Amino acid sequence: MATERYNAPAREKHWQKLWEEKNIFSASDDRTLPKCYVLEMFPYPSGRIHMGHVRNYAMGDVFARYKRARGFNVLHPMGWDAFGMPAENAAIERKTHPASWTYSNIETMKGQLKSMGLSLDWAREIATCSPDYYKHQQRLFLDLFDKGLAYRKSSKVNWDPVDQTVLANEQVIDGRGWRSGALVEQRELTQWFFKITAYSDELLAALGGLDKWPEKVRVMQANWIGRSEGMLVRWALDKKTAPKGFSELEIYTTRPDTLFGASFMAIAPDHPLAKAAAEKNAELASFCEECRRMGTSAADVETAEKRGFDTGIRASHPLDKDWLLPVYVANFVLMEYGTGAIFACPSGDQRDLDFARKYDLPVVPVILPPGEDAATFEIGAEAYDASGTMINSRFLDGLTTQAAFEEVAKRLEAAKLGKAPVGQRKVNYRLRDWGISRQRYWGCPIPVIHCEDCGPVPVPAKDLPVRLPDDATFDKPGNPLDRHPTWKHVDCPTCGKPARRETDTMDTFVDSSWYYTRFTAPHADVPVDRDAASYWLPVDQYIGGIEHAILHLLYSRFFFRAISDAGHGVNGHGVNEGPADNGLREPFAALFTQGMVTHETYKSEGGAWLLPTDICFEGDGDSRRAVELATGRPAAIGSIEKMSKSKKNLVDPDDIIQNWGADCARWFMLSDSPPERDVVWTEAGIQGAGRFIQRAWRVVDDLADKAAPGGTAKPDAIGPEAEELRRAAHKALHAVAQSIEGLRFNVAVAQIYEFTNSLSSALSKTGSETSQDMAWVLREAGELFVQMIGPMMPHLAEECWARLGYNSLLANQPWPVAEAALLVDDKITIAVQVNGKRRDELVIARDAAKDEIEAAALKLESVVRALEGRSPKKIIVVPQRIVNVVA
RNA sequence: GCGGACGUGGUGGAACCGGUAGACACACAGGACUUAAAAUCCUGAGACGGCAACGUCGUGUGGGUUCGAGUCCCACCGUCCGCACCA
Repeated sequence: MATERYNAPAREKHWQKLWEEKNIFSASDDRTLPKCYVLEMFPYPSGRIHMGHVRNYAMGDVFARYKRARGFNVLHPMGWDAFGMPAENAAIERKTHPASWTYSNIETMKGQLKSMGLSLDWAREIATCSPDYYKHQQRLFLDLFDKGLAYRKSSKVNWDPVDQTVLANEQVIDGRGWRSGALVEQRELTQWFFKITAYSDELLAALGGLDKWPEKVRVMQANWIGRSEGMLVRWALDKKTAPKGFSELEIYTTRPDTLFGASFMAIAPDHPLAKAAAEKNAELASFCEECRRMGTSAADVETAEKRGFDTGIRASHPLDKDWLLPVYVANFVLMEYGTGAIFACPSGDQRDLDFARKYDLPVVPVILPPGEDAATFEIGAEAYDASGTMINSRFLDGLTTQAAFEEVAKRLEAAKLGKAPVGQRKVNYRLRDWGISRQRYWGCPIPVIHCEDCGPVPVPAKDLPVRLPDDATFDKPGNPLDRHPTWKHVDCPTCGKPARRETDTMDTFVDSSWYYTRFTAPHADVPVDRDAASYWLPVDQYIGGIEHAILHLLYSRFFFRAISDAGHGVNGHGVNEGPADNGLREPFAALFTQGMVTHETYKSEGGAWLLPTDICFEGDGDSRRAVELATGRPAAIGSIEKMSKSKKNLVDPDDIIQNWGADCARWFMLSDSPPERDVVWTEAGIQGAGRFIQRAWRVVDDLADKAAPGGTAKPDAIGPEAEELRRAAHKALHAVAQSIEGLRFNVAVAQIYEFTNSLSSALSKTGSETSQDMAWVLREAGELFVQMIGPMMPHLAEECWARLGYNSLLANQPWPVAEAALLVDDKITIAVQVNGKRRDELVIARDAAKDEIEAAALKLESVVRALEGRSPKKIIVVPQRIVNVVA
């Protein structure tokens, strides 16, 4: 029969309609079934999907479809991270409402996702901007508030002057807002915080159990939490020099062992002692002011000189009260870390050393590096911060650094003189509480009412949700909720007096910190349906971008624990449970971070960025040149970069899907590059994928004519050629399954290519008269082939399945079982080496004995030649692997 | 500065637990089919030498362990990413 080209775009619509009609991708409520929860990070509805989404969702879909075929009850939902700044910016620029902008984007993007043929359960769709969602989030907030896990405090915050809102520490990258890129300013504001620091220890310790998370992400989170073990040490202040009311200075150190190397004290410019001292010292006051003005960006910090100012205050050494040290205000000491005060040991810390050299302060070496002589050892330009033997340290001399730490700790702890302990062991974290107040409209309202008499009062549960007013205005900068004429004016729920609504909304990262839980019962009238969540959670495979390594993933790990402890706990079923057996603690059992989609960049002669669709190419290979279509002038081909609007190196998934089909886009995104690495989008790549689709179709089309009808009994005898094809099919099936399990999609693709080669070469050897055994094997191999491509190219697979004569949907077929006997060969090829160099290979029975292999190897002509008459000293035989003749 | 990852043909990459390096694909070259093109099919190819059989070299560099190293260990070079005045 004449082979027609497979018309992907047309046929894909057909199959998508059928899947939807039969509703086959909805997760079952039957909780006796083995479950698998597959989740890709839900998108922000920015307007249109981009290639990064295609890659992310293609991967998740392969996994979900595969697991479904393997008999799991799969939950594979999709939703929208729908609150956020761009909606408000659009409202300002285009005079639309954030809600209508957002919902219209959702509509568009949902259509695009549907055109990808994803096996999603759309009945569970959620949008975080819907009151149906955020009312539950408000309830969670109130439960956290009740437990003291949400609280208000005044503090210095990161203020983004462009977005006109506060940012969390995690959202400041290199001193700039993560979204706006504006230089962040410091402001003192009263804000709502989540007490993530209450979980520092647990969040850190539990990283060790996340063995299906990338090492990189675990390390990044561990560094972010930043645990250090040290001591709080109290230094008495010299009465004569200290300001009134200050009798001691508490410092934090991780190196109490170096206490005898102390040469000065340093405090942050915002330290209360510094402020007190500055009151009577104008010069000091202006120095502190200067420090505050100094930028906190990476570049500023890098270049900033270590500077200090002697306050005149003297502190007495905790191990020798007659030893007085000067107290400096120093620009490198941070109020936010530890106690905002340090003791400096210049010989053991580079910063302290630089400072000491500058201000001519003593540098006393206290640690002798291994192999150095105490008589000659000196500190030059570099401090020594590693371990060694204690010197110049009185009673510590001769001890190791570790022993000295313990000795000092013991002495300080024992010296509990007076009211307060002088020394105390302390674990310190870099992690700080999560500031969630945002001075924006398009976010989840914080359900609190401020009353002059009663303070912050929770909105009663019956009054939830606190809805955003529809009639806000966006024509002026600042918070539309705050300037709304009526919205914030309410009566106090407790005393009834006129009061004021909280006008801040929650950070949108709160929305995404529990959406995965909501998916398990998206219509429940409580935030978390315990039964549903206990069945479905944890997420078995989470897939998303590395950019969320800290932000979203750390927040989610915290928030899940916090709401669990606030009464929304989930059964752990013995997995990932907390220390006190208090249910599930980790929401994501396995995490996969996929790489970015990149593309060449192009510039016109004038230096403007050009879209790939604005240019055409002349020549190929090394002589390939780009020409700007509009002008006919040559265009410059630039570096390969992440696809972005600013560099215009975008390829629109819609164009690709319409021209090539979703399967083609999916297949290309899955081929070649390992999923965790960046992939370069190329025209050649998409063409290659398109070619393969046609080839696969031709193979199945041809095969369908030659294969035995479905249901034909297996012939008694199968000839060697048919047997070979059978083996290839079952091996490929097994290998593809293994690769998908390991999310090694590029390898699975290669294995499918390889099997396609076997299949088409077997077909080309088969004439019009197909032998009975070959016909039967062709059917089997054809079916397996279609099964293999099913998770990756589901539409084409359905088309092929139908071509093989089936009326059923392939998507409903179970994954076939590979026959174990076909996976191992009777005869295998092993390499033969002489002195470690490969000289030949040997085909021998798989279970051949060692001496049999040895004898066969020694008989090989190439081995005899390589031995050059020498007799073997030793022969290493590893059955099924290798023979190495050592002469 | 600290931490992490990576380095394999012209290109993307494969190689399970230390056992035939370069699977598979892209690009390239030659051939078949065609009036022609496209599409498709076949063939070739790590480098160097050789008509060939074959030989030598070869996984960033230098060393080491081993019968055997892309894989393990040490040092160095390079690229990418994260954090960064954290006491």
